[in-house]
Amino acid sequence: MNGQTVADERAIVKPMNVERLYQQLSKTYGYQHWWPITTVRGERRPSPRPMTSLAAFEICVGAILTQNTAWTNVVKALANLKRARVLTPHSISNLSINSLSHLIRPSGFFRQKAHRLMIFSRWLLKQGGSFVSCAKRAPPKKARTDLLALHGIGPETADSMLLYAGGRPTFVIDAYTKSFCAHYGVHFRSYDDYQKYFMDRLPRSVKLFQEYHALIVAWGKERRNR
DNA sequence: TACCAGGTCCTCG
DNA sequence: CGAGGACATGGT
Repeated sequence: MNGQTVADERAIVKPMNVERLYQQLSKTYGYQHWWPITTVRGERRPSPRPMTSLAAFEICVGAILTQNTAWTNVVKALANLKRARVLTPHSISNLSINSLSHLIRPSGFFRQKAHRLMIFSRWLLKQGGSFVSCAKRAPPKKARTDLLALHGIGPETADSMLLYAGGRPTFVIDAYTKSFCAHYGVHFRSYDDYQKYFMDRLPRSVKLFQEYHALIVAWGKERRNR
């Protein structure tokens, strides 16, 4: 027993083939341009290559704001922060919790998230202020552990930051990924088990991991709308 | 009108 | 450990 269980054997036509499914998703949905950066008007732009320190910070903030929240609401909150010119670790650190929570109000859970952003911003300043160099500097495992130690940053948020802002090859598991697996009869108990399943079956490529997760989200969203 | 959205933490058995 | 509840807004 390897921890993987099969919900209903009769429902499975073919076993889940992680690499083949990627090709299939890629062909169906095309390149996704993730993580999306937003303009002050809320327009969607691909994140810069190479990654800038400012864009990386925006991705990290977005990762916290999107916790159990529709992305359209996150865009409004990010636009507020940009309009107020406070989308930097330094500016956020100097805001009051009250004014910060007011700015991010549209993204929901605003009191919790204001604290989480404050904790993350102050931590990042202590690390030198640049998430990119911070993520590259530490050994891979340590970078993740350090993020998980921050209150309000769980495995998905940490992995999203590391993969999309830090350029680290770690696979992001979210609700869509679990339902994607469930669709092919694959089930696990923990986040780490899902992550290991994908990472054991794919080459360690940042671009591949970024795109695969984005494609799974595209798959999940399209499926919802049917 | 209810239900849901790119989670995380806390508490209780 | 694992289940259950709290956290909150905006769209359908």
